[in-house]
Amino acid sequence: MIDPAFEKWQSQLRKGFLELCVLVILEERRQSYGLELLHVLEQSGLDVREGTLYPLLNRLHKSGWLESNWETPVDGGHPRRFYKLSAVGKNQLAPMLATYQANTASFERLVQGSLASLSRALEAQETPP
Amino acid sequence: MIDPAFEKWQSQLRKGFLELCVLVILEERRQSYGLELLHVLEQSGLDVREGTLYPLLNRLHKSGWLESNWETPVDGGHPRRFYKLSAVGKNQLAPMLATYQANTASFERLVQGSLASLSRALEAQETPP
DNA sequence: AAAAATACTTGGCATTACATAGTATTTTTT
DNA sequence: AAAAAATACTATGTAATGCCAAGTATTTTT
Repeated sequence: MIDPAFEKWQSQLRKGFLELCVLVILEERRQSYGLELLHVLEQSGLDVREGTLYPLLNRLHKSGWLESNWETPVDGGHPRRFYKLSAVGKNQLAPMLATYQANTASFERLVQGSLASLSRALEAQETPP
Repeated sequence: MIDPAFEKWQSQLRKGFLELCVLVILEERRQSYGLELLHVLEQSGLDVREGTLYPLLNRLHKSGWLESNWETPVDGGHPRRFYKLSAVGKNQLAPMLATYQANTASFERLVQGSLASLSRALEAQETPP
C-alpha cells in the first residue's frame, strides 16, 4: 500500500534537480544528445522518461543555457541533436551548485539535532520478520 | 546581472524539498506551529515565506500526513495551530529520506567523474580583481 | 516490404513555490 | 481607552516542471 501522495512528492523533488544533473553531465562530457543523456542518468540511478528530458532540453535551449546542432554519426545511423553548454550556461552552473549545496547543508543542519529520531524512522523502514 | 531563469530554477529546486524539511522538523520536535517552523527553517539557512509554508502545511494536513489542533499559550497570547506527524506521516518519512538520499547519491555519482571540470566551474564563481 | 529500433516532438494534466492581500487576535504605545 | 504594532493564520492567482501519452521521422533488422 503505497501512498499516491508519496509518488507525487517524488516527482516534485526532482524539479530543478534534473536540470542541474543534465548541466553537470554536459559540463563533464562537453556535449551529448537525448538518448545518451537518458543512459547516463540511468546509470547514475535516475530513471528519467523521454517526456521529461526532451522538454527539459528544449527549455534550457530556449533560455540560452545550451547550444545545439544536428549531427549524423560518421558510421551512418539516425541523426542526433547534440547539446552543449553555452557561455551563459557555464556561468549558471557555479551558482546552481552553490544553491544545491546550500540546500544540502541546511538539510544536514536540520537532521543533525535529530539523529536519534531519524535512525528510528530508518529502522521502521525495514519490515519485521 | 542575475539571470531571472536562475531564480526561477531556485524556486523549482525547493519543490518537495521544503516538505521533507518540515516533516523532519516535526519528527524531531514532536509538534510545532507555523511561525516557529519558519524560524527553525531560517536558522538552518532556508528563507521561506509565509505564503509558502502555510499552504504547504495545509496540503500535508489534507493528505493526512499531519494532525493539527489549536492551542492558546498558557501565559496568554495569540492562539496557534500546532501540527504533528500522523501515523501515516511517520510512515512516509523513511521512504522520503531514502528517495532524497538516493538522489543525492546519484548526483554524487554524476559529479564524481568530473571533479576537474567542477572545480573549474567553482573557481569561475569568484570574480577576478 | 514489414517490423523493430533509434531519436526527437508535441499537448495536456497535476502539483508546488511564491507574491499579494486579507482576517483576526493580542500586545504595546500614546 | 483608542490607535498602532505584532502575532498568527487564510485565501487567491500565477508560473514552471515532471510526466504521461501519442505521434513523427529515419535507420536497421528481419
